[in-house]
Amino acid sequence: MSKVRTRFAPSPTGRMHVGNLRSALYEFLIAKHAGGEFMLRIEDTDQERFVEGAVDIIYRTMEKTGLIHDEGPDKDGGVGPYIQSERMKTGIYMKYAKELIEKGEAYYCFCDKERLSTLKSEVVEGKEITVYDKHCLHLSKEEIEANLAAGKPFVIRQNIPDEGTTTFHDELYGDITVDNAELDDMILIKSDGYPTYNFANVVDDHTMNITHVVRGNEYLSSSPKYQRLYDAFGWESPVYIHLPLITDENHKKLSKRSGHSSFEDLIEQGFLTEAIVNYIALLGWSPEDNREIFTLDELIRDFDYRRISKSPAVFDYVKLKWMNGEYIKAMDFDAFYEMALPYIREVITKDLDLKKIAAMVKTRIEVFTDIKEHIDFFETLPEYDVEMYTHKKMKTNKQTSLEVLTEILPVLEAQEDYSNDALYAVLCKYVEEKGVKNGYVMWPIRTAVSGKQMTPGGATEIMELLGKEESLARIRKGITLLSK
RNA sequence: GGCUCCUUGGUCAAGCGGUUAAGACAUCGCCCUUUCACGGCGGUAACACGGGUUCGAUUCCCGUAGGAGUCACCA
Repeated sequence: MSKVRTRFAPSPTGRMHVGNLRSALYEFLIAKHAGGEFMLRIEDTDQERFVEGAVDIIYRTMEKTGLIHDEGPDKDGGVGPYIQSERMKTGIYMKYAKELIEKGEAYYCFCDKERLSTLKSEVVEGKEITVYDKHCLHLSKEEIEANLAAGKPFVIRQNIPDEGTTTFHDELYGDITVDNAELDDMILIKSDGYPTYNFANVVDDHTMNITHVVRGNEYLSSSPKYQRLYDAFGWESPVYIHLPLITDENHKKLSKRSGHSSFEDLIEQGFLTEAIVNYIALLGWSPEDNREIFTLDELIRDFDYRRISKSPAVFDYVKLKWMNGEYIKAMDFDAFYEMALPYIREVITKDLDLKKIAAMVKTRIEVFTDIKEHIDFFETLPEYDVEMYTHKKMKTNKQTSLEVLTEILPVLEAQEDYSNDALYAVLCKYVEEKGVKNGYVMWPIRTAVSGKQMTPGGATEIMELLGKEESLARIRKGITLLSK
């Protein structure tokens, strides 16, 4: 058996959709698990949709996620060009299209938009559905020659018989058979001379020796047409693996509207690359054991494509966040600090110990963008409601808080050492003398010093960071508020 | 609407004829605690429905229902 070769064939139309990224990941994993090769091909046959810079996004994302291709536009493996617009210049698509015409499997079509619009059509769910009537199939050789000679625009269509059925085999879904009458005579070559995706894809996969065609489920229903193309050429069919769809919470195909449909969206929202890759690997695939945290290498080792599921999977943002939190907790502190720093600096301009702040926040966040809301009070004491001093479990209320703060203020004024340990010792001593619970004292202090219901770190940790002067100022403010 | 695919808790999912139907996220409760979080322990919660096949169906077959995808000179 020949070496497994898969390919990722994105269109440069913008950001990297997570569905595409998962396809790339699975294509990569299938190849690498088998010791095969993974190729990158750029499908830019639609000049209208081409987005400047989109090719760079593809390269960048592939590199960042570790999906390193063995061959591609930047790594010649001998079957290039790897960009379809460049491939077109070699005349390859027209050559093969003409071969099909010779065989009667395709034909020239000169119908213009006007004629096409007169065809019988039906509107279903806002979409207009027309079936081509094979009008140009019946053109005589002379008519075709004349039209061509006159420079009349044309497309080349696949000729699919009205009778019979077509069957193709998918590794996951098994044999799928459809009536040929259901298949439209799709366009192979557009009037601008570019091939359509449908045609270029088949020609390229074959001429670039792709053994496993791995792609999204949305291609399942057009696969019979591709199969007919392979058959018409007399080419051996590749192994087909159609991947289950990734949907939003409404079970619809994940779209831009969801706000987190692309890799770049997720990065902006504070997710780690490794967590994203790990999570999407598990959307539609599961390992033999119960493990959920995987490095890319571990995925390569364990990825058995026969365990890919057939039903669509909902993209669960909440679970992704959980997984990202796991990755953050497991991160080396220095690496974490480096990544967290920009987010910390966004809110903290004062001269505070940012490392300590980072450490406080590390086990409390799921995404980096969470940092801000955890630490903003360090910068400025927020306006807060005095009702916050009342806490049932701590057995505190405004009255007891005022008392505690008033009593503790001189102690804290006299205190020189504002380290966490020293402050904690001092407060504990007070707690003991007073014969109350820890929280009875800690709660009002923490509240005064933070102005928040919840904070990373306790009262003394916050005071250590804030320093004596600021801590005392905030406690005095608390006393003033409580005295009103 | 035609065609195709799919159907285990709210979500991801294990299961591949006989199980008390795993696990994870979420949710709820308890413990820990200098608040919250982390961590620990525990709880609630599922085989869409109807027929077969079989000694026995979540598992195999056929229907029904529901959902999704697709039906472009887009990929």
